[in-house]
Amino acid sequence: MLREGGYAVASDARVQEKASIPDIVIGRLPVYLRTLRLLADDGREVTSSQELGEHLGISSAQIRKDLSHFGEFGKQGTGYNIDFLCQQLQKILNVDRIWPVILVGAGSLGTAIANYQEFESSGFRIVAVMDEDPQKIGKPIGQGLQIGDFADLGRSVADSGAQIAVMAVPAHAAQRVANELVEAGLNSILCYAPITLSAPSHVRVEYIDPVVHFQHMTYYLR
Amino acid sequence: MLREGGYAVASDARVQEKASIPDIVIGRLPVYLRTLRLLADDGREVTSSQELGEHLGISSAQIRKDLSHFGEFGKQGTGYNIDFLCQQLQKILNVDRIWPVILVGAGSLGTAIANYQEFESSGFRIVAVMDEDPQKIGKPIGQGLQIGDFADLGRSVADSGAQIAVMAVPAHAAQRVANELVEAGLNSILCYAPITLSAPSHVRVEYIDPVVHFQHMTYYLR
DNA sequence: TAGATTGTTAATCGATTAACAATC
DNA sequence: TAGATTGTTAATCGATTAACAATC
Repeated sequence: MLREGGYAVASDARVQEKASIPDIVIGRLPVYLRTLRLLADDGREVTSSQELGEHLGISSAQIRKDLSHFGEFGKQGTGYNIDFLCQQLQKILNVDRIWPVILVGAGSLGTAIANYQEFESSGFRIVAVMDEDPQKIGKPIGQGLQIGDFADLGRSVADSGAQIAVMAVPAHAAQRVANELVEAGLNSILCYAPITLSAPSHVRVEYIDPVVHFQHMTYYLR
Repeated sequence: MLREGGYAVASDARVQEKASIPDIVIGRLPVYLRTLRLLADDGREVTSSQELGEHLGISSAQIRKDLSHFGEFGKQGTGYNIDFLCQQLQKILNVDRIWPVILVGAGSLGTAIANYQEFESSGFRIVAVMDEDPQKIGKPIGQGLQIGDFADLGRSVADSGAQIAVMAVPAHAAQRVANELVEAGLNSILCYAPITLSAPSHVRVEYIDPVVHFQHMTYYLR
């Protein structure tokens, strides 16, 4: 299966219970969660599959069906308690905790990612930023971090227990960096480089490439 | 239809001829193109659906089927000429030209986007960067650009003929900014803010949100 | 009670794949 | 010619939707 910015190589070991839930359903849950939290911020307490569907441009049936894979979270006649459903989705997605993330690449994009304040509230914390450039190593970045030497990746992984990496490196370096990440034991990679990586099947790779989105859009333009 | 970073509200007017080609197929073409160009950079001249499929982790049948919507680009027994197929895909995607793009938001992420060198070779040029912050307006950014006042959006659109915008603004400002973009006549928006925008159906919106990818990945983690 | 909305079923719709004749 | 690979068909597989009984 190919996904990009939404495409990613899927397929990996799952626990029995989860084996049958389609990956495409899992992919929508974070969007549901994000929307519910915005509603909660608005002071809303209850919503319905219809309201959610209208917000997201999808059918209410799809939302109910998606949620039904995991349990019964609503009340007939009333809808869903927003806080409760957020909590449930966070549990399902395993973001009822904070995951350490290692960022590779301290260029302009890496710096932007390191500066981004909202990861923490979503379940993620960037615990290390690494680069190969001796000019950059040692410099401060993000919230009280210092750029580390990519050669010390193994130590960073061991110290942090990170399973997830973000790659903000040039395309020509990406496969080599990815190999090192896999070697170091990471199993989840979010790749901003415009290249499809080769990785063992136990490693999940997802991609973010604005060009893919632009080119998708221009198909419909004149 | 919901897509994110791969999800996006689809559905819009298309010319007759294209009406029947699934959007999901269009979404894969940029990835094919990207891969073919990497092969070309490697000095390769010919490839096959099987080789491409192995690179991308998808079936050769899917690649052949996808391409068959647009014509016959290969030779039995030989495969595809890489340069030729690149050219064809560029035509199909309408990136055999340069599209002007307006970037809104000159924060850390906006700056990274403005600095990105590779848009031009993919069919895009950032022609204006706009922000509301008087502290930022007038400052240089990207390749010889100056941050413009978002209030002058209308003029920028008129001057450049841009149809595409990228939003790198905080979530709380995103809907307001999007409204202005639509008002100014833009019809394609790539949104980095973690929020699903409301927009008229003639406006195509796609999203990039790393948190959505992270949370998708953590579902499979322990 | 009347109205609203869930969770679920079955039908529909659409996408992917396997297979193969055509042919380079 | 023999081997390889395309483009296409038909079958399979999977996802979405409409509809509705259950029930708050």
